[in-house]
Amino acid sequence: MTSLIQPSLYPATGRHVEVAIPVPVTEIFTYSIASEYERLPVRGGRVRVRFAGRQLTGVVLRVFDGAPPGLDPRRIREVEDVLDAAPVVIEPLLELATRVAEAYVVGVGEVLAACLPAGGDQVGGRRVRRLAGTAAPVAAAVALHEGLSADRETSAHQLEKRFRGTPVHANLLLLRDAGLVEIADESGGGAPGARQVLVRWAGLSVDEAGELTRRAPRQAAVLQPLREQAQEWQPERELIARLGVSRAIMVGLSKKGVIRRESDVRPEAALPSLPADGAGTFDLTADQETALEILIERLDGGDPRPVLLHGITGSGKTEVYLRAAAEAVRRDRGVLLLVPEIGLTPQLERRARAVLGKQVLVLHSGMSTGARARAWWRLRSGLARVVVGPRSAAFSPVERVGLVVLDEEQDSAYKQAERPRYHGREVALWRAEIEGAAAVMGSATPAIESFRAASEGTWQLATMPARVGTRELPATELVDMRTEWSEVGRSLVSRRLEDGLAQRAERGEQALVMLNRRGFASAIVCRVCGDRGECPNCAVSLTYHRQAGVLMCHYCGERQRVPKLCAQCGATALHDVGQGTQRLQEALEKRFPGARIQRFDADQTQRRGAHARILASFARGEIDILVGTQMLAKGHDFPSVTLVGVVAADASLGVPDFRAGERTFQLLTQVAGRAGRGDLPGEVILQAHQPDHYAIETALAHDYGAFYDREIEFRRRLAYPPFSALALCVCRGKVATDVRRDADNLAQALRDTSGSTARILGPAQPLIARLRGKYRLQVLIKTRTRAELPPVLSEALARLNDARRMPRDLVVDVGPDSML
DNA sequence: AGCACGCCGACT
DNA sequence: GTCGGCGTGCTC
Repeated sequence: MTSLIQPSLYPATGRHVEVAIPVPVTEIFTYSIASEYERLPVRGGRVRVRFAGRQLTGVVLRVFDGAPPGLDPRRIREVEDVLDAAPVVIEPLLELATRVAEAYVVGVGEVLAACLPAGGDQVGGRRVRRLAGTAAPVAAAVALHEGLSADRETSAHQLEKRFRGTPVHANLLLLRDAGLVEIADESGGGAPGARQVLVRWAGLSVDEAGELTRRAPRQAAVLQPLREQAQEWQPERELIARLGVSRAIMVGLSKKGVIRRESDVRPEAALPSLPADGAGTFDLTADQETALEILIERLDGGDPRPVLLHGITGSGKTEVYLRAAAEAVRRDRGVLLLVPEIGLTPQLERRARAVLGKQVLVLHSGMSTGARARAWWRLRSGLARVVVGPRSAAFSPVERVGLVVLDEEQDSAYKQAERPRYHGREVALWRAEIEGAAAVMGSATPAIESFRAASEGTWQLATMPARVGTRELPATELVDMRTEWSEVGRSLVSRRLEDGLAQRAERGEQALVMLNRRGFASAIVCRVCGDRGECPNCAVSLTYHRQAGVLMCHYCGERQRVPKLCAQCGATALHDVGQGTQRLQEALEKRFPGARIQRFDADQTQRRGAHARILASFARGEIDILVGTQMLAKGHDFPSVTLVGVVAADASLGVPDFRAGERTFQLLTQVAGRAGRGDLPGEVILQAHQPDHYAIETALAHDYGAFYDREIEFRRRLAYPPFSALALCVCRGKVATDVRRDADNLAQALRDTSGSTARILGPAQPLIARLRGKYRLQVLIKTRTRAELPPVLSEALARLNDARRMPRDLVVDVGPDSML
């Protein structure tokens, strides 16, 4: 398909734009503008361009006149359509995207994709109406103008279909400039709302209508209810549903002029009713007051450093965020409230709405395209200025942001697992810096990096060491499974934990038991030859799932029937080793026959809504013991849980990763925080074989400070973050020798270019040497500071590219969450 | 990323 | 004889 805009007659002079395109390349591409449209494009606006044989929507970074330097003019293509004559991406976000792209060694266009309204490639929501006037300003726009109706709005999407291959949007913009059309446009006036079609009796006499529909019984059936309320506009959808007719009937009637159809903005859906939790009205504790004062001072231009709000679970951090947000709004500034996961947005939204009202909006990828686009444009046009969302909400189109909050800042869900692999915390801090906004990082167990920044004075520290009200932290107890086993033999649940559970059963209280591994057993082993059932695609053993009766790979999803004979030697002496949540559930069911025990892990919550269903059932008291993986630990508030048991508290310490200790401490602290949130005191029982590790000891003592002191020494000794910055490169491929060659080339290029700024480690085999059928080798880059990483990487990659030795399948992860 | 161009196996 | 497998290179 060819562009209607002919190849440019003035390739080397004319007007040009530099466009960031959403493809994984770091270059920016230059396009020319046809003379009719030369005034249209702006920095931050979208254009449609042809790129490598397909049409893509990119963002204009620069508009300039004259010849582009160092580029063969004949290679320059023309922009195919100009979508916006005003910036859609606001200046701070252009700056942020550029910074993120550089820092993570990805293309600006890849990052800017997160700054655009939903749909990415779609304009969405633009409605056009023809105004009085005849002459179109340029020939190209005449056909479009004539195709428009003066009575009715036409959607831009329709026009694109009808005038396929022409610059529809550019022409619309020209027509608008000439006063010939009205665009109910995102960037112009109000944000588009959800729309519905309304229909009404057109006011014909009964006879006239009867004549028109005599031969159309279905149409006649629709007329009756419409005539009864001739003055009322009725939603077409409801009518269709009620009368069981198709939309074609309605369209037919309106064509005959019997009814009128009009598209209209649907009234705002009622906001969810607010719980009377009094958010925004309590008296604050002294600690909360102090924290809030720091933030207010910051809002008024004081100390520009980010604030680490270190408050134990239940200390009332959210209340502080919301009060600060209210202050920001009062100062006419926008607010970004970030949470680690989409699932955590509803509860924060509710509380934020209670304090800040309608200007609070949620924005995340779990919403439908329409809902997301609507929210996006409401923000862009300033109708709402407070956003609740996950890491991507750091790119929200809010102007004059005054406050950026990152709740649970230690959570690794802030790290994006796909390109661009940015860390929400880092991006949030940059956004705040660019906007001159206050940044608040809140946590009960701050990331080591964050606490270090606060204790070094790079950040400010606000501490809230006490729970609001009278609730105490739960009592904790440790069971050394080595002695337990020597006394009663191998068991999954210790006598102490059993007693605790029995006690809860008697008192009618609830309990959580965590075992951070799903399935029944971690492997099936042959007693004769020692063979472990391995995944054919990955270098891991298959997990035994007794309920489904299969062996499963937790990495690639491979499923196999449980074999009767050893695949290796044919022996029948297969047995299962290791434990998972299924086995734990079974053991508890055997021990407590009357108890209602429910499992809560990825296997149980796969189906839509299952997650919420189990939690709701637990909250209603229909479950006595909830058994599950770390999913249990995440931010749920169960007032009648008085006991939390952890079956293998040290399991996560066995992972060969420098963050293993930190992760263990955080997980234990979090799950322990689930106990005793109501009126009754809570108790936590940790079982471990390696109970004297500091991560466990300090979690047991609720002592973050002690944990930090030990952990920071470990990091210092081994020069791990925050004493260094890391980037992890993984070469992948189906042929082991190719991967080896790629990784060697990569390591060599890195060593050649980095000199003494970086230490290059590897290539080395990762913990899982083969994954989803691909071999893997990794190269680790260690520099003194964060800022040194990107240049080292981009230089080495450029060199590989020039030498045509660029690995085909390479993942570059700057600031990896895990080194596995 | 995704498309085009290019070189080797099982099919009308 | 060719349809098409996916390896390689490139995208203004």
